[in-house]
Amino acid sequence: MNNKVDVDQLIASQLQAVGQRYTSNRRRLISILLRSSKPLSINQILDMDPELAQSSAYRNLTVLEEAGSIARIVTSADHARYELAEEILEHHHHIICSPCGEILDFRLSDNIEETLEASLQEIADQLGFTLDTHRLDLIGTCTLCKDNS
Amino acid sequence: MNNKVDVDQLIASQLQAVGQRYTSNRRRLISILLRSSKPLSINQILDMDPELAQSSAYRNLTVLEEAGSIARIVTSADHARYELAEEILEHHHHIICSPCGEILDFRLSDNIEETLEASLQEIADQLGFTLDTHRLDLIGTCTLCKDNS
DNA sequence: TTTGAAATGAGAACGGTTCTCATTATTGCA
DNA sequence: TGCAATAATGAGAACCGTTCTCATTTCAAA
Repeated sequence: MNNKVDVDQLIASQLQAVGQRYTSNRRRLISILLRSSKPLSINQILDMDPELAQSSAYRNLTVLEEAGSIARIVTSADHARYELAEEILEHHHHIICSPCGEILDFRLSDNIEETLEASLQEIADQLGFTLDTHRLDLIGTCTLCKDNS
Repeated sequence: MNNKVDVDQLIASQLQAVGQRYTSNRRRLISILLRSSKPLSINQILDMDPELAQSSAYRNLTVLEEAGSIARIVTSADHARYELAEEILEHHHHIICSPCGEILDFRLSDNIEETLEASLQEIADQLGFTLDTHRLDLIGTCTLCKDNS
């Protein structure tokens, strides 16, 4: 799934499944996210491709989110951030710098992840919830912000 | 920490530490959160005490958050939700119903929580982050929303 | 090509939250 | 107690990230 062609084909079919086209603006958004190793805010996205109109970018990010191609990450920081969906990036978690809002991805070891997931499923069952996914975020301060304080 | 007097004393000292008073409006907010078993949105809070002014409630919730007495939970739902800080409620996690935004608290078993925390600390160290806390959310659909769909 | 439907982009509108400021309450001090 | 000085309050305005509107452009199918 790290092959750009495969990603494009997957996203094309995800969009098709919800009756949407894989237009050039949407390709540009995906291309930006594909080039980034971390979730991006709308401003970071627009900076990386100044041709993109803000309103269209927001609309297309929403379309891509509804298609299941990207994920929107909402934190207490000003802007939401966007990254490729887990179907493309593999399941992972986020470490968030609260001073600057920066987000990095990380993965748990397989056995801890599996133990955790089994436990979470059990809890959801007890509470009568149907589980879609889970989200594990570390909140702290990155090296850069630590140095600047 | 389930004793109201103890909670009041803790919060009074938390507020004092940041140069704030424990006023009657702030007591009312704490009282509402103390009576609730789950995180509340601003509207739920105002409904529970119609004497509260919205602007003051927001301001005081911010003050209480800065004092470390309450936590603000930001999700993709419209409104943020508020609950007593972990220092009062004990460490816990959230299960979120994405259709309706409702949030319930749950706890992991001690040994899973400890294993997880050790692993997270290791990851933060590797990435050069100073860790404040972590956040584990389950995303799904509650019984009520399931029935209504 | 044509033609109908979808996508685009500029700017307006929306809405949750924060800010302003005149008024009210509280604290420290004589 | 009384009196500043300072903080809290509340109504409404402002803010700003995001969504919506609508006239224009692009696209897909035949």
